Amino acid sequence: MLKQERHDLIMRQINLHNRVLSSDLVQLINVSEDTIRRDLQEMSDASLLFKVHGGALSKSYHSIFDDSDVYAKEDKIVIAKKAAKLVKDGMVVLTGGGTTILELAKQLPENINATFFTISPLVALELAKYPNIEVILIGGLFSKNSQITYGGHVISQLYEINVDLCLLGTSAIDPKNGLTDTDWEINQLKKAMLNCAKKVAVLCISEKLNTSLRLKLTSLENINYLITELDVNDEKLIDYQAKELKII
Amino acid sequence: MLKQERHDLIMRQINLHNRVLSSDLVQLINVSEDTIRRDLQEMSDASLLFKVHGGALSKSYHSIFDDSDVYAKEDKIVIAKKAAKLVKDGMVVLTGGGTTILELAKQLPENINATFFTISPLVALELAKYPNIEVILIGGLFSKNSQITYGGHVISQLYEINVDLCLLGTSAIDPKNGLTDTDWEINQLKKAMLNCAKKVAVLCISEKLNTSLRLKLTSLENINYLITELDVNDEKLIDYQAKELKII
DNA sequence: CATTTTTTTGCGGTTTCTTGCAGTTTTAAT
DNA sequence: ATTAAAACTGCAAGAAACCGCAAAAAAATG
Repeated sequence: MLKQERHDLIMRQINLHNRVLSSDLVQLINVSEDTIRRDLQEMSDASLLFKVHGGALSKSYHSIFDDSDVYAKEDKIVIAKKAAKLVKDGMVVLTGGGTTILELAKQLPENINATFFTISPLVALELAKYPNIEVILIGGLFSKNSQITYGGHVISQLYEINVDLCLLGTSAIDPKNGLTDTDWEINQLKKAMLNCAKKVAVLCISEKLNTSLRLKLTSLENINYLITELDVNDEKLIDYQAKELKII
Repeated sequence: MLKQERHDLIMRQINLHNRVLSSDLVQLINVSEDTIRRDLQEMSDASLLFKVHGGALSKSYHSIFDDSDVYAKEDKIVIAKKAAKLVKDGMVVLTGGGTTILELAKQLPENINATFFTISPLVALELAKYPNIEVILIGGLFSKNSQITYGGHVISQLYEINVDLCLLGTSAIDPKNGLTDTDWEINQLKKAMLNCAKKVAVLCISEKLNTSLRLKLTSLENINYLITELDVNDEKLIDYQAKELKII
């Protein structure tokens, strides 16, 4: 293999995963560690990537969206990792938007084999980095605020699909009122999403527990998993026991 | 074997495999290493290929990766600014993907009032920053390589819309062959895009002038604007005069 | 047709590039 | 502090590139 080809391959890996391990490259390309190290050194000199101990990082990792100021990022990563375990090989999954879901899209296992429908372009871009995920972006009007597609066109497309699992962020959750929201359009959309999924998982930072908003989306009985950053036995979650609801 | 025959053979190898090793060519053509080296040197000078230690790589293969880290950014900004002037208040516009189009999305006038259909999530995110642009993201399968939606679902949605202007990047353009491409799916998609637009503008860095690929998209007569970073009177553009085509 | 001119090609010698190895130092995590 | 993994350093062998030259081939010329 020519050096340039190696470099291209490495760039592809980096564009795909935002990072590479030297050891993985050694296996993948089947050359010595030294060669990989020198490759990374050269590419780093040409500022094509950031070289770090053990591998390299994408330079453009700081994507379009500066996610450094994402609120409660650490908590969201914990939630995302838990949620990632729900996604099994062969599944068809539907996701909403939001920073928690976006984090989930980054935390999936490298080689997972699945089909993802999503209404969030950002999530689509993130999912596209996995070699074995098929991504279908549901199109329609694009909301400047929530950065998702919405409107009648989206909803009518949702009626045509049928998924194993729907992963949803939430604005507010409460034992009595269930999931609630403020925006009527988005609420309609989420109802349609729930409607086409066999199972529903709600990702929610503990801060949003015991809050309610004006519009009711659905009650707790209709969701199957509630995922927070808290320990499963945390007392804050006691009130959320429900027949079909598994707390993770 | 004549020199030109050797060159043709080398080009065929490169088009076929995207790469070629000097040592293979020596065996294949049965000439000395020096001859091969000199051949590759000449072809590299004529920028028909990329010469690297040990062989040569296809130029197009290489530029795929260059595009990802915004190759020729300055030129693309010039093109984008010219193209931005085509978009008037009240228009309904359809755009493709690619770095040039993305740059265009950044160069529009602040308060422009328009409706944009797009197959590129990245472009959608960029357009969403304008307060008075309505963005409609056309959904479907998401292509990991070109970062756009594609496939039958996208095409059938394109049949249902009708736009004033279609803004398209291009892989290759040539006076005789018109616009050409390598990917059949993407080509079908672009045909559908042309089909639903009253006017078509092609954005193209001069480097891609006089290049052809395997699949024909359309001939020059069917496009209305050709936008490059060159001066309108540049001699490289002389061959592109066509009845309906305005060079910008 | 003969001869001159130009181009092309292969060869020998030299230089540069690439890669893996061995030994040492640095890093990061416990 | 200990320890294992990774990074660095220098080196050497093999491969490829380069340079100048001269033979061979092709083209041009009178």
